[in-house]
Amino acid sequence: MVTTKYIKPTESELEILRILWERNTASVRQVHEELSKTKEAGYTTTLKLMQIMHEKGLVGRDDSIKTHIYHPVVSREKTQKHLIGKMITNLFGGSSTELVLHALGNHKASPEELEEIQQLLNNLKKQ
Amino acid sequence: MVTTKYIKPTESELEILRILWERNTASVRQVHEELSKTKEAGYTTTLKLMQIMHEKGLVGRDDSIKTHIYHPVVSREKTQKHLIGKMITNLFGGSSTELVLHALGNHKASPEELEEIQQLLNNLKKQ
DNA sequence: TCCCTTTTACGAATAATATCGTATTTTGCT
DNA sequence: AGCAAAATACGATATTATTCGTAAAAGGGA
Repeated sequence: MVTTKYIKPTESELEILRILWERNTASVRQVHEELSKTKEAGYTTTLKLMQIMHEKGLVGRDDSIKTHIYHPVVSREKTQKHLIGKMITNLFGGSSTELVLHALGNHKASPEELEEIQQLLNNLKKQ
Repeated sequence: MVTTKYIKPTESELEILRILWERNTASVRQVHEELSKTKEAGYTTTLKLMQIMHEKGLVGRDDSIKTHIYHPVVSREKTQKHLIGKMITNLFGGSSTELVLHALGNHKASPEELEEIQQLLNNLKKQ
């Protein structure tokens, strides 16, 4: 059995992963374009970052063509889980409820979303 | 008007803040002791970190006595807000609801906590 | 084929974090 | 006062992350 160690993406890597998770695949140029909307950085910087991420195994790529096409390898799910865990521990003294209350309190959710949360809540209550 | 720039604590600094938020005040020794439970590091490393945090203004200290007593300056609230924001953007594609669902799904909450969330949910629904 | 554009490769500089060794200071105790 | 223990100060090094310049490679037309 091969157990792969969890690799924690850095801040910058997370920004790139966000884009790849959204699009599934993207070239360096596309990622860079998207990134430029919120961040200042040269093209080769983005390129280098993505190459490093490739080495680390955070992303895969199809390099059979000139313009390499990248895709995420680590799942958003797993990454979320790890980061939420850390956040709950360090920031919310171990209480996931606190996190929920904060997330709900500080950001607006639509009626549909509230309903969705209600559903989950009902399920949890039943047990 | 004096606007103080938000200083983002590093990972290690956050671990120390966690302890200070919990205890309100603590000496380097106490923080180090607590930290050692989950982490490997020399005493002077912890000391240095806390000194840097002091320079940055993340913590304050009473150094009128031999053993300096530190306390948090940045509020847990504000730090939570910033970090949650980033998390929602990068990890949950902007949806706070997703974060809530994940936090609720992956960690168990007591009936009391569920009730607390229900209360908040009711309030939000009313509007 | 020959250029022009786009892209990748890669090394190196810089910056940010974390770690630790050693010297100095402080204070309590005998 | 003199010593030992505990704490701080601080510089140096190590480690990790970020940024970028430059060169080489790959295509795509004219």
